[in-house]
Amino acid sequence: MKDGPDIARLGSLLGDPARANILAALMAGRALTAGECAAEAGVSAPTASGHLARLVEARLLLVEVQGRHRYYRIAAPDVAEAVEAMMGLAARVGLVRTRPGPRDAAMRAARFCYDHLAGEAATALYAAMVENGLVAASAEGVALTLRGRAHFVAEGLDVAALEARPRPVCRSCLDWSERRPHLAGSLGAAIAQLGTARGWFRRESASRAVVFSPAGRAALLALAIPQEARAVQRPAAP
Amino acid sequence: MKDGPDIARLGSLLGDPARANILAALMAGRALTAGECAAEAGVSAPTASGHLARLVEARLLLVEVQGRHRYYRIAAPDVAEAVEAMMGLAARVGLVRTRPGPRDAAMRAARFCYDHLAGEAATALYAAMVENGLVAASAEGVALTLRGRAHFVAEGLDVAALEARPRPVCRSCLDWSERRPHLAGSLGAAIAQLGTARGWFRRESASRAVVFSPAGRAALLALAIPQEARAVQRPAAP
DNA sequence: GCGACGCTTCGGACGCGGCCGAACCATCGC
DNA sequence: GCGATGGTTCGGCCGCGTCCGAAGCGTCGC
Repeated sequence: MKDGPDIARLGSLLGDPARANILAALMAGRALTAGECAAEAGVSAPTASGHLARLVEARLLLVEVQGRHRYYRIAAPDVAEAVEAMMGLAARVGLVRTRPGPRDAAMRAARFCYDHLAGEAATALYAAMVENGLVAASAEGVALTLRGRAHFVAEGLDVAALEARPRPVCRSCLDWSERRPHLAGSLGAAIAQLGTARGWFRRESASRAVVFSPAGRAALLALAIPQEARAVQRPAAP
Repeated sequence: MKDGPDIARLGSLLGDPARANILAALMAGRALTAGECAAEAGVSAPTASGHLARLVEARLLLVEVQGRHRYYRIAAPDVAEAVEAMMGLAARVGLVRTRPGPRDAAMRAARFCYDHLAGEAATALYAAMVENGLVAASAEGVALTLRGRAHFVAEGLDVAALEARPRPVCRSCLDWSERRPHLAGSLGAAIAQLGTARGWFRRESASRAVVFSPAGRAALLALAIPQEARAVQRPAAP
């Protein structure tokens, strides 16, 4: 045989649709009960239980017992990273599931992707941010512009704190439902936090779906409008 | 079902030992004939042929016909990245093959991992950089210290340019042969470029292996020694 | 040309692994 | 305590996918 890590064992672990569904559901970062995992994966409870046990044994997942519930979650960031890498690759080479229909309309509209926003609202926000010169997308990746930096500082974000962390401030993340990029990185996470704190939206309990408040969606999208332009637009609005 | 990329298809593609062996063999960057792939994978020619066809159809591999030979190679860098991510994860969670012997000594000593250095020399460099306070490793990740920043500027690296790019400057990347981290990120790439430009080492043609010049290895490792300490050490050397 | 070689396609056998129903165990509410 | 609920273990069924031998197709050497 060969030296090196047993990529095949890991691959076959991720290669089962039921397990992949479970992993994808847990990618949102929150813990799910065994029953919820079974529902996500579309298999019976016993089947899901077996899969979960294998994933835990492989140290990809962690269990936390709470009363008669068992909460499963991704064991470590590098697990999420590897799954994310595979998702990106799968999307690029065109390995997309056959029925990409809107299983859950709310999920397609807006959801959490790990710690930042995804879905239609998020891709629209990203496009508007690029359009308005707040972030610059290049072949290298995506970066905050000087204009964008000043804008988000004025919006109350501690951009300097974000820049001090090793995590990239801006990253584009391919949206699976939209097939267009949305904003990830620490800025993406900060925006998700900001919107939650200001009551624009909240996370649907035990799900990744995002529920907007009446004015929340507009408030979020307005984040992509620079102050000077907004001063002009505001009086124009009804 | 769900929306999103078909991570399960991709996973099951990588989840077969024969295919994983082929991928791992091709990770070295050079193209292999179908027969060589079969030998690497330890299966018969017909079996390997089937696997190769599936990998090509999934766009993970490319074929190049040359006379009566067929050369297969990794289709794109992101395929290698995903495989590398899986190798790192598999190594961390302890999924290692039974016989981890050094199949290719040169590859274990030093190689390119995407655009930065990996292998024994790279992990030693990383350890020394942490030891000497040039980079700081924390739970959050790894970051360049003020001291390290000044050091690399003095070494001739345009650190400000690296910081301006969206890509993280420092990232730790788990080395699959060493099981210890080495430096990735734009700084890791810049160091690899620097060493190549200064003739410390060069990339083995059509492979990921690194060939050091006579004094190259020492010169590379000296990069982790801060200037003030080096002034003391130099006269002490023979 | 003809054989040798490299590779692929075809057909059939085998085995691993996923799946569920039923039974079993643990915890919660009352 | 007692049912109800959530989760896991067991047993058996079934199907997909891997594997190889044999045969077919193309290319190279002489």
